[in-house]
Amino acid sequence: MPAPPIRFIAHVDMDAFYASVELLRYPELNGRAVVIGGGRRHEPITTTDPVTGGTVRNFSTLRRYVGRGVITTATYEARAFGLHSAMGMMKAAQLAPDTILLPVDFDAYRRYSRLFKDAVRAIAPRIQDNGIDEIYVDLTNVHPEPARSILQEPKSDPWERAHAVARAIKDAVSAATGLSCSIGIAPNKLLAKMASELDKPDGLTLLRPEDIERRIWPLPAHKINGIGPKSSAKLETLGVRTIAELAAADPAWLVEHFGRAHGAFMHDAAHGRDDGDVLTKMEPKSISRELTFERDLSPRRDRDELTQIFTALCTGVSDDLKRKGYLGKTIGLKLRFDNFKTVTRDRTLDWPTDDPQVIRQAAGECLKRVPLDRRIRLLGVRAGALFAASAVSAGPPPDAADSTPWLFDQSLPR
DNA sequence: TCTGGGGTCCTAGGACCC
DNA sequence: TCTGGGGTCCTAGGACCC
Repeated sequence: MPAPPIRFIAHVDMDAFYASVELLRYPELNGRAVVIGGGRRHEPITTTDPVTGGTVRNFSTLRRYVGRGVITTATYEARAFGLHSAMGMMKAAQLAPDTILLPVDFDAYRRYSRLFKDAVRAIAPRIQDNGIDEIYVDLTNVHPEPARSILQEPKSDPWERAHAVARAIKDAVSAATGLSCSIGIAPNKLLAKMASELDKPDGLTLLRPEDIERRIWPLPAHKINGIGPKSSAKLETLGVRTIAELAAADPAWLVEHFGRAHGAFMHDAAHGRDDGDVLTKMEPKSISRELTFERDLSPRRDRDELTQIFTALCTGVSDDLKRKGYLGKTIGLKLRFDNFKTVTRDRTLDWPTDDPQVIRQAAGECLKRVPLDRRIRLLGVRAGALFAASAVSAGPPPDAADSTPWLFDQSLPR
């Protein structure tokens, strides 16, 4: 079999995305330690300066924060204090109480997300969404704008060509949003993602196969996308710290300790191998809503409040299904108790639905199968086994003999 | 000072079918 | 009578990602 031609994949990652969007709105916070997170109670309060008549904004700080929120994004100045995303804000307040706290504004981030993705798409149309603030871009057959000056030679080296396209992407993103991004270019998504991390923020990094040993192998194993805290802790107890050490490990030994898929993945990843395509369209697999309460609720004493929240979550899932045009055949319930133990229950229906009452009924059946002997901190409702609403008839036929929904187009995802 | 909300993928056992 | 083997679906839990 002939070797597949080399691909040029870019990973475009917006720098400190949520925080950077907020700084566009509040430029006076540039250079300050700022974190985004928590509820709506932390909007800055705008007043008028009695002397100058100018507008003065009063920002909340972490100092007086009380609650269960976590940081979603920290500016680089805040990161210097050890603050980072997913850190509890109570803990962050201990470390850096004077850090400015801003509430999340997902609508704004979604707007900027669309702007930056559209700007990239205009240059390179084959992009894969990877969350609100990052994408993979296939640059393999993308050429830079024709040279504007006769002094500029057309690029013959494909790496130089990809570099020029990435440069154009950075400029276009900046022009469209006023925000900076970091781009990594490599022969596959795995390496492109790692490359984009290497020179953050505002980086542009080429990672050729021959660079892997020098730039990737010295990194700790958890820098590989897919090796998280559990795997990296286990690797460490097995004497594997760096990606180089992981690459040197016997693949059979990795499979023995981490299972077939994960063990094989680790070995391939350490060698920079990944043949995953840039997926330009992806169907959702599940749609869910969940809520962590401000205080743990007792199943008995707070029954009414829990019931109300439960119903609202089901309505929310129903709304999301309808808005996105899907029906779910499996309804799931998620409970987290005060000791952080999490349980889930599923119920597969005979017919996919987006009806809030059907969802509520199915989730209620799931709830009956959970022993409620502790206080509850989180409740969640999920719809899985999604069908495109357009492909499923409006309801079960009255004499539905089996449980297979009628699909107008049987090729759609089940 | 306990740890958000929205997702994806994998594993493993049991049911059920051929 | 001592028991197979593959495939798919369902369920529960867990790791991981942004």
